Amino acid sequence: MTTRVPQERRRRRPTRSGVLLSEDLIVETALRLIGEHGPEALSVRRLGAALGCDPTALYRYFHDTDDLVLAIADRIIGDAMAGFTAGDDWVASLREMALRVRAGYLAHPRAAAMAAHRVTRRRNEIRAVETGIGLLLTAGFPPADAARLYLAFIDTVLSHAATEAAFHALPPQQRQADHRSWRDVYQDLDPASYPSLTLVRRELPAMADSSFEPAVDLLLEALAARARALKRR
Amino acid sequence: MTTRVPQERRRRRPTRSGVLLSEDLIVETALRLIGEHGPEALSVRRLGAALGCDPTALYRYFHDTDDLVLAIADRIIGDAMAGFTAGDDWVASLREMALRVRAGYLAHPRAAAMAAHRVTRRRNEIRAVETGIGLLLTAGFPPADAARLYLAFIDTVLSHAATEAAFHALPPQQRQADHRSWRDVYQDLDPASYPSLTLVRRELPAMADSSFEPAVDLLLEALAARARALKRR
DNA sequence: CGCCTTACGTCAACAGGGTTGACCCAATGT
DNA sequence: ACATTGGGTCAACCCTGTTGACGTAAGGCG
Repeated sequence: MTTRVPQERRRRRPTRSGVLLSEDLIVETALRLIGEHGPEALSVRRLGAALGCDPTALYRYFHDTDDLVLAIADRIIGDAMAGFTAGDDWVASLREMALRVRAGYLAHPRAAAMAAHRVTRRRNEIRAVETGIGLLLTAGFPPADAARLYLAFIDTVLSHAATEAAFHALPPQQRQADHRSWRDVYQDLDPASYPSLTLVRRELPAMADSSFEPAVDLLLEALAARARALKRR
Repeated sequence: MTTRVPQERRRRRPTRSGVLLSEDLIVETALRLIGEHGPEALSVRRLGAALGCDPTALYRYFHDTDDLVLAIADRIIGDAMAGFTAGDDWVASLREMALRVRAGYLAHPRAAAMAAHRVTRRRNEIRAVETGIGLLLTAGFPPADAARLYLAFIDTVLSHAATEAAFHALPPQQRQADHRSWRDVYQDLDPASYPSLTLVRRELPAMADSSFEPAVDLLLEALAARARALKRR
């Protein structure tokens, strides 16, 4: 039966190949595996092989693979937010949070692509939510607004980061083809049918660039405007 | 060997149960299957059973399941944008585009979650880009801004929709666990360590709600503000 | 110091997944 | 009417996650 992981693990038995298993070691090995051989390389059996233990030993540490994926996600969040402290400027702080999360995802693109849209319920995520909502509260938003607006903000950041990560996780061949298509496909369109595209034709190659920062900045602009409106009243 | 599907399919042999297979029929059946029996009901074997044919017959029409998924995605995009025309109000029009894309994704979450991070440079997408950039041009943005801002807008919409779809594509068990966690895990936290979360405690169950519309509205607010700033100059 | 409990690593097995190659029938163009 | 071949079928392969039984050795305790 799957057992809930206790706070302290006592009985440590070396595996057949002499390795001492631990939650951390498993997560790290999983990240390495995904990073080296792609997201589809993460399977219970392969992870067991990489760890030098029987695949089913993992079920002593995680209820199922979903539990493991959540642990991986939380590790990424933790690494990204390590050492971050909110400053006086709430807009700048939220911006840095966004950039950190994005950097964390891009550091493990393939792992992020598979874990990005989950609620981990774990320590690092909870701390990040605490920090983010705290920033919106200092901005003057009432609790209900702070919660809802933080959700809108962080979901946008996470979604964008996940999309970017997924793109970076593509094989280079496909990624380059994606880049080229903005140049090629949109090159010779009928001006009568596509007047607007023809007008901005010269700007289209820039569409291959990331829209992460422009989108975050737009969001922060809107939040700042709403905060100002609150204070005027 | 898997063969590329030709433009016209000639030899039509009725299946053992008398059904005449076709690319369209397979795509439609797949969508129906997902809609009726949940996202995880889409498998080659189940699809074969639903069609009344041998599962491997599908490989005469699609190279692999990925190919099938892309065909499904193309259908979703077409359905979502069918009949849409931009109106006079550019903000309202962009908003409707966003809601349509999202509705299309949510109608077929599993398929959307699988194909969301891919780019299909096909006619429907090109027309959507034409429409969107056209709207920003009528808003008064110069071409370079229109292109960049449209990218920020549509990437946010697509990323959000993909995230929502991915969530809906989760097995019900995990989905419910994600929902519950906002109530359970975040409810009894140490007030000293998590003061902000404690303050907004009563609002947290709402975090399970979608942030799609709040996020889109924030973006549109920022865009409208920038457009106004342009006109003042 | 040595017993007892039990955590946990191991093993075998099952159900379900995608995909392939061989087989063969019948729909089609000539 | 015949030869061609598209395409439906079948058996098989290897992958996957997960479970239950089993036994060994680690650690607490007398």
